[in-house]
Amino acid sequence: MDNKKIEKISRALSDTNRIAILQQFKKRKDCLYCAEVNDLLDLTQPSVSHHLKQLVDADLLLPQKEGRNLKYVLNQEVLDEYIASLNDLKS
Amino acid sequence: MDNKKIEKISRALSDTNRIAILQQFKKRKDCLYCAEVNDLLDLTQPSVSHHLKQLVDADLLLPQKEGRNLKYVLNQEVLDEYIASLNDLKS
DNA sequence: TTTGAATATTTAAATGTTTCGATGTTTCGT
DNA sequence: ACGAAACATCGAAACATTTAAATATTCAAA
Repeated sequence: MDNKKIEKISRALSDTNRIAILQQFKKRKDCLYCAEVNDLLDLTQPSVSHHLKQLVDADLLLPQKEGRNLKYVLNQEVLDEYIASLNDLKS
Repeated sequence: MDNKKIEKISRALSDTNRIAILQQFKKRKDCLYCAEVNDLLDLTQPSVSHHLKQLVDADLLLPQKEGRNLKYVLNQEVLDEYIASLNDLKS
């Protein structure tokens, strides 16, 4: 994983709202609906949409349309690659 | 590690200059001098000082004064805690 | 003890991020 | 087809970050 990608993922993770979103994947089943995120965060719908976009743009979340609903899945592979890059910093 | 701490470390990692600093620890011995970082990055001294401060404030780097020089050591424990928090996101 | 080298701080400009209200788009029910 | 629900986008305000020039601090060495 190159440094630009590490930067992008780190930036996506640098907000407690987005961290809270990612943590919901453990509590619920393995997918999360957009509407559930709106309930979770104390923010307006456009703000939530913005945060989800950051996570999707960083490839941490994979969006799947289901009619007019939107379902997200955690991209474990990218998360693992990111973690591997961090582990690689250690000597 | 609480979410505020994860946010802070993520933000410290969300810049390619700071990522490059951390990567130098593998290439050199296990410590890095401030002056070496000035040579490494194509930035003015105050900018480098700013980036090093971000890493120190996030506890990723431990500063040690040596006369008028400043030596940094990578804080592997905090890095490990951060990685553990990320691993914890996985289901 | 003065000088100079190494690092930090301050200030300010440019740019990026977060948030919300308003509005737009898509798609499901009726 | 129409209205409403779910989500996205736009525009703007508030705030944070990045960077450099100027200046300050700290400390070793002469």
